[in-house]
Amino acid sequence: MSSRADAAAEKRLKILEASIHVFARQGFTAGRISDIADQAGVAHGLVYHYFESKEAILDELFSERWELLVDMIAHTADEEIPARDKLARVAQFIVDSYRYDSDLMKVIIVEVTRAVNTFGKTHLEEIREAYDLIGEIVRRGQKAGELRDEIAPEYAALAFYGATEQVLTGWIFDLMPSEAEDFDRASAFIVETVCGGLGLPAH
Amino acid sequence: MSSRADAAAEKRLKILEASIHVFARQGFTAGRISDIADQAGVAHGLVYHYFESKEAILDELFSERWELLVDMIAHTADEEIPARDKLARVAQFIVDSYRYDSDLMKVIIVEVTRAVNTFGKTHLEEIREAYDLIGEIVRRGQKAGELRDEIAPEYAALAFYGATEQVLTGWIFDLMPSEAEDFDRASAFIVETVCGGLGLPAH
Amino acid sequence: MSSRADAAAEKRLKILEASIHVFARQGFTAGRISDIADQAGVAHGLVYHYFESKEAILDELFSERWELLVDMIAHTADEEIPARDKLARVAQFIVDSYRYDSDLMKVIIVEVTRAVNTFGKTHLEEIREAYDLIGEIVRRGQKAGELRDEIAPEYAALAFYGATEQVLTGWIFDLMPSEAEDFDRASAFIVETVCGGLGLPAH
Amino acid sequence: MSSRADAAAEKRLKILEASIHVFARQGFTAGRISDIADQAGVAHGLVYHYFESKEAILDELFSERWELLVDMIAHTADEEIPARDKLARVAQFIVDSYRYDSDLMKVIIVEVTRAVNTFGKTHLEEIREAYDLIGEIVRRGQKAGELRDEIAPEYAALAFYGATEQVLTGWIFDLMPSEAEDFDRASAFIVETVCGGLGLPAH
DNA sequence: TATGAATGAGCGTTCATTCAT
DNA sequence: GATGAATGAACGCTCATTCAT
Repeated sequence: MSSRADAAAEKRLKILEASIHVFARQGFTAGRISDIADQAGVAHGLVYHYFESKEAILDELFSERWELLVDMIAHTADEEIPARDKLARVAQFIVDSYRYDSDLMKVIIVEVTRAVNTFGKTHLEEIREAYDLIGEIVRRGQKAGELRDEIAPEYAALAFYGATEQVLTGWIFDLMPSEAEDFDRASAFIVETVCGGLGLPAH
Repeated sequence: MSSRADAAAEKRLKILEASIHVFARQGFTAGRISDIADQAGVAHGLVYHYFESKEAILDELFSERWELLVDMIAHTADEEIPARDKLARVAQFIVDSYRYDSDLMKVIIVEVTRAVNTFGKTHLEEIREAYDLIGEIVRRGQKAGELRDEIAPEYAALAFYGATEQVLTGWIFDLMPSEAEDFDRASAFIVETVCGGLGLPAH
Repeated sequence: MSSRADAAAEKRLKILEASIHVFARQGFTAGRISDIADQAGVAHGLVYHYFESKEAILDELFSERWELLVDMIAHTADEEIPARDKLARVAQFIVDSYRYDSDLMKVIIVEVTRAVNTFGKTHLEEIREAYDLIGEIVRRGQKAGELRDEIAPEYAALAFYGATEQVLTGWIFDLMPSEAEDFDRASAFIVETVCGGLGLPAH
Repeated sequence: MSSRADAAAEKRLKILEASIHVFARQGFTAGRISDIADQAGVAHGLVYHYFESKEAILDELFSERWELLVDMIAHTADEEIPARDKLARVAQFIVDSYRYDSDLMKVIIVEVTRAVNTFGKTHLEEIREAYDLIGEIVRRGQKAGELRDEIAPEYAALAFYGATEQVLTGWIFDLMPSEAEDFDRASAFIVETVCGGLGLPAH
């Protein structure tokens, strides 16, 4: 009995997994339900047994993962560590997300986070939440005197997130090397850039 | 004769113009050739008289504009001004591009610069060129002792461009206010963040 | 043992009952097996344990009820009462069928009796039998000198049945009020019209 | 130029014509767009050039023809002839509609007039209009002392229309012979039945 | 140049039916 | 008997592209 339910849940996961790879390789629009079904080794009808529609799959893919990110940021924001370390952890989390699940992060970035006309619209609130939480980290850092308060937290959040996402984009587009060591250094670099700045200390 | 040629060129421009708005509003995939033709006030068959395909339109839209950006960066890189001012000019150019032609920039960012599976692939070299030139600005700034050389120029370019594009994305997604004053301040803010850093000077 | 058989028979009935409502509300084509199963409170696989196919359900629904009608007409035709009274009883039976089981009659009329391309074809003989028996009533009435013999019995049967079914259709389409009193008067009216005629007696 | 437009209009008509035959033979649900296209000798995409959807085709088929009927009844109702003759003309018109365009009338009756769950709902008002106008003929006949006023006009209209439609149904189902002479006699019979009544004059 | 009728590949989705458990 | 996961045929519809005029 349990084996039946397990087998079913397994198929569902296989479909989700297949979707990640199909969407990553072909994009949401070009990725066909039949491709997903083929890759998952099931009949295409089964996809509709587990999901409302093709869109629903991407929605779930995004939301599930994004929630992890948001929770992580929220949790980090509340920790008793310097703001800079908080940002480092967030950057690390995003980098690791890509490092260990690059297809999923590719899908999330390409098909949702940057897709104003389609899924970005749908998940705007979730996206905003992440930005807001990053902004909150900055705000607290400024209040604590750890960060310069010349820069509006909202903008700082955009810059931080934008820089981070762009690094991932560099990997996705294969514009930058993505070896283990690159992943290792990435978050430190991001924080060094965004917190330390490109300019000389004495400005 | 000339007037005929002019009239033809005018129609071509109208189609291009219409494409910008259609792609900005509906996205490349959802934007139909017939929508473009309607908006341009021509029969949809005519679109194929002036353009090879739907893709060709976007290609032209992107390349024409992106070339301006690349030229601008290249030219700026060669000027005899501080690296920080160079970056400020580049940011300003990008911000102004959006300010005065938001639909086109929206299309470029959403449909090309961030679309790995489709147009990003096609225009990868052009995109890379821009990154490289920004990296070059940083490299020279470091050589001249104007910028810290702890940060690899390639990464710095990504961070700078990423932050800038994210600000535009904030406007596109309507996550950030985009009044005249916001445009006015934006590039200064970007440079302040990326060059000055979020952290305190005394790091 | 018996209780098990009873339980099974009960489920079968529940499915049949559910089918009536689903087909009445959504029609045969739009009514899904899963809707029926849901309404019956069983798994949809079970429907196929009791019935060959979706069509088989409708077939049974129709045939069972239609047989009652045919038997009733046959029995009435043999009674020793005036032809007009016979027709009145038939009309009354049909009206009551609708009155007390409107969904089933709706299904029978809409999905079978009037569906030439689908079920009408399948049940043509059963339908014809009813017409023939009504024709027989008329024929005997004419022979007995109770009815005018200017009108061919076959046509008379069509007219009588058509008028009756149309009244039901009026109710089904909600074109006519269907209160208790409307049901009370309906058969009398039908007979009055079809037997008495719309014209003045002195024709 | 005109020939282009003519050719186009011709194709549209061919599609409409093909739809009639396909819907008559297979029914609306089973009749595929590709069947229609095949029968019309065009690509299936062209069907959508001329019609919004499969439903829109049936809608047009019905409404165009039904309007003729409604106009005819309205016009007839206003004539200065006996009510019985008015009804005879209406019956004749319906019979002739079937006689000369049996597939279209079959479609109208089977797929619309009797299809509560689908198109009947959509065209309820148009259907009601016809009933109302027939009722009006009866009402005026009663007022003029030509018809008995024991029978409510609304019911009389239902009975008259029901009897007529049932005769057509008899032909459609091939339950009744449909030779030239049958068509010739049909309307006279219908009126004789509904106006004269089945019963003896001296009732 | 310009039109828009015509084509047809392509895909998401539905749902009756089957069958292992 | 009972469940519901799994299958896959089937079809409506879209839209980029072509081409006769």
